[in-house]
Amino acid sequence: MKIVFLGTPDFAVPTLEALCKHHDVVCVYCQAPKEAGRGQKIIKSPVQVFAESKGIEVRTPKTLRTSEEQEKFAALHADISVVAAYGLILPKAVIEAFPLGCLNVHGSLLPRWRGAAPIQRAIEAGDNKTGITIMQVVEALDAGAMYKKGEIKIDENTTGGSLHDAMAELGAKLIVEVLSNIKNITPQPQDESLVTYAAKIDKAEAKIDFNQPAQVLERKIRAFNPYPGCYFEYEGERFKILRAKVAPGSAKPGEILPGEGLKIACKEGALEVLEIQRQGKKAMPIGEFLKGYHFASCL
RNA sequence: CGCGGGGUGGAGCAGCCCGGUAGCUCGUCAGGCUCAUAACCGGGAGGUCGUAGGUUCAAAUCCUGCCCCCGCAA
Repeated sequence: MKIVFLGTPDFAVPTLEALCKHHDVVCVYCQAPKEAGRGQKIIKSPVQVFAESKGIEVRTPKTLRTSEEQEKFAALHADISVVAAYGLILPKAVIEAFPLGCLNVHGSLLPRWRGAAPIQRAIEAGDNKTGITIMQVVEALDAGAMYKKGEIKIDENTTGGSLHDAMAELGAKLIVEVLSNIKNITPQPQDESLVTYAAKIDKAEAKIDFNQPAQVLERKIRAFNPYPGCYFEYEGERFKILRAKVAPGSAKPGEILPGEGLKIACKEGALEVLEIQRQGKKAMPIGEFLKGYHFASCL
């Protein structure tokens, strides 16, 4: 099939790669290169880098709302378009430009977790499974009928990063399966009564409040690892907690419990820090960190 | 030219501002204590202080270039 792909970050690359292997990707749309990282250098998106390495035409319009862009899109005369974490809302004219419409690779088991940050929100909420949904793109956000789902378990070792990577691979696999058989699949509508929304991650959420239960914090730490990373402040510095586990113990929230390692009292239970990163330093296991740094008895 | 922190025995850090004896916690080696120990005591080995220059009687420390790591912001 002739396919137009729309996607931008790492998450979208395995899908694009799989499409290239099985189909004819005629054009790739992604977000324009922008200033990013230390030094604010102009960085191309992972999708753009990959597409260019394959010699595929890349387009990076700022919006698809103009009739000019929509005409250029339609002129590609593909069979279908596939979108994965593109970053722009698609207008109707784009969604319906090709005979088979437009498919989306979404990182949750819809209708749960529509929206921007489904991967992290599933972990944070304590879900024991999540997955990928291949669905039709419609004008309403993530509301289209579903072609196929694939589940992924969430356990106590699942982090935002590990789940993201697993999702990206599963998404690539499922989109190929759906495309190979699309004319025989009747997409199922979403049950609107079960809809939840995954709000975009706000960095203010990353600051740890020890007045919350340890279990809630532990999940958030896992969900936000590696990005943006949960942290607390101590003596004007940020300390990211990259891994932690819930430990027994009770004290005033923020107090450090006596004993080996670093256990911080929360509203309910305590958080035993396993991996930490001081501002400007590398991440390290708590044991190594404590050889060179000592906290007072309370944060 | 977005802002900022850092590179010191095997690990993690202090020392740098105010140049002059290489420090701390841990590990490691052998020893001591102990019924015993990852506990305790005293001791030893192990470092071109990222790198290349400069200033100086003297540089981990001050100045400059370069390499590498990281936080913020995006």
